[in-house]
Order: sequence, then structure tokens, then C-alpha cells
Amino acid sequence: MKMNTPMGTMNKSDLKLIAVLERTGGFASAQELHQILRREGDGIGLTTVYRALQSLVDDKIVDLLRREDGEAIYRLCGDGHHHHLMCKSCGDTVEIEGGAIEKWANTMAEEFGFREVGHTAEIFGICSKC
Amino acid sequence: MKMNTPMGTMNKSDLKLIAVLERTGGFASAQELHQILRREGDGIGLTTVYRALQSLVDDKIVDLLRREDGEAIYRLCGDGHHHHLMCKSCGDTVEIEGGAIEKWANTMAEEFGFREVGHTAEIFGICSKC
DNA sequence: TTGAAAATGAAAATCATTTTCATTTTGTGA
DNA sequence: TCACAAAATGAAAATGATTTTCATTTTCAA
Repeated sequence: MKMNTPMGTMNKSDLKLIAVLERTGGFASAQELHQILRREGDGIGLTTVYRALQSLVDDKIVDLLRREDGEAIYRLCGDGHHHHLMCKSCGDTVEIEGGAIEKWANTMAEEFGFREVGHTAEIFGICSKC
Repeated sequence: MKMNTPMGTMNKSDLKLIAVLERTGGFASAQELHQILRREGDGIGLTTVYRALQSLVDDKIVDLLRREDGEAIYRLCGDGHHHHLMCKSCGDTVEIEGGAIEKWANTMAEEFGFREVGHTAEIFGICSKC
């Protein structure tokens, strides 16, 4: 059990959200996560769900992506930086290696004199099942 | 059942939006496009802007992407595919080539059996001026 | 035990986007 | 040219996710 996180604090709500995300194991929106917890008898409020997710994203414990309609969806991060391949149809996602992207981002940023560089890169399409 | 508007039958609003997108040449949200038109003296309504953009997206004349906050942003499809390097501080943006990304996206998608593949990739940091 | 800080949640506020609906514009056949 | 139906328009209301406000409860160290 982790006693201290390097960045930010971990409270009960954070842990609840992590637990649900672990259990469901995919992407889910804040609204969906809230419904799941409610259905299980937890009286947690929607506001708290949003706050917990926000803090988990800040601490890089969960990833935030977007559905096609713009709704935010969350998922536990594995260790290290990675990217996603998401099916537009069923929402299935695969975590993928992005070594080429890291290199590309750093090269470009350096070329234009940027510092404190980050990047986003996601691939989407239709998976073989759909 | 109504079919998508064929190239020949575009209405005034569609053309206005295309014109603005051509002129500004990058991404813009519906709200921004509306403001630009208003500023230029066009009394077009926000509803019409949304409707025109929707129909242009349906007709594959413009692309729809998402900002980090989930807001929809639009750009002409014809524009060569490129990516952006944006300053987190002043908002300055540089368009950059993404050949490496195209290759990466296609390779990954193929490996996992995805089709109709698209991708997003943006870099952000602090520019030299800031 | 106690008081301050952190956490919580209900309700209100925001904000992009969509829907409704009454009105205006446009195109077409007579 | 005229009449009229279909298409286009926009103001205002509705929607839905997310954020903010604020009063109350919980936690925790002194």
C-alpha cells in the first residue's frame, strides 16, 4: 500500500474511483462511474467523482481521453507513457508503444526552441470485430 | 431518406463558412467562426453556423477534431494533413510535418487489424519567447 | 478535546451544442 | 409575374456535461 504519492494527495474518493476503474477495466465517463458507484450503494456525489477524477488525472494515475461527442472518458494508466488505439465503433482500446512519437515530439520541439514539452497522440479506427 | 448534399447544392451559409475556414487556414471552433463572421458584419446566427458545419462535416468537406477541453474544432479537409506545436503560455502555434506519425499510426493500426484509421497528434510546451 | 484544514454534496452556474418553432427567403410551376 | 411549398434562418428554450459555490461534515494533529 502506497503511503505517499509524489504529487498530490490520495483520499477515499480517489481510492474508490481507482477501485471501480480497476474492476471495470476500460474507459468510462464520469457520469458512468458515478452511476456504477451509486448502483453499488455508495452515496458518493457527482461533484466528488469529478473532483477525484481530476486529481487522478493531475497525478497521472488515470488517462483522460474524449469520446467522439467530446465527453471525457477515463482509464487507469499503466506505468510509463503510452498511447491508445481506439475503436470508433465499440470503444475498445489497445495501449500501444509510442517510441517514434516521443522522438518526433522532442525533435520538433527542439527545432522550434520549445521547452517543457509534452504531447498527445491517439489513433482511432474500426477494429476487426466491428 | 435525404442524401448528403451533392457538391452542386451548397447554400450560402455553407459557402460563407468555407470562405472563413479558407481565409483563417487553421482550426476554429463554431463559436469562433461565428464571432469572426459577426465581426465582419455578417448577421449570421449561431444556429446556422452549427448547421452549416454539421452538413460540411457530413459531406466530408471539413474535418471535425476536439480541443483538449472537448470543444469541437473544424478545418477544411483539403488542407494537407499536419500537426501543431502549441505554446502553453502564449498560445502561439506552429504547423509541423508529421510524416513519422502517419507511418506510426498506419503501422500500429495494421498490427491490430484496424481499418478506416485516423489519428491526432499535438505537441505542446513553452516557446522561446515565453 | 478542539480548531483549522480538507473533503463532501446539493444546488446553481457555465458553456457548447441541439432542438423547437415561427418567420423569411428561394425556387418552381402555372 | 404570381402563388405557394420547400428550404433556410435565427431567437429562444432545452439539453447535457462539467464546474463553481457554499454550507456542512469529517479528519487530524496539537
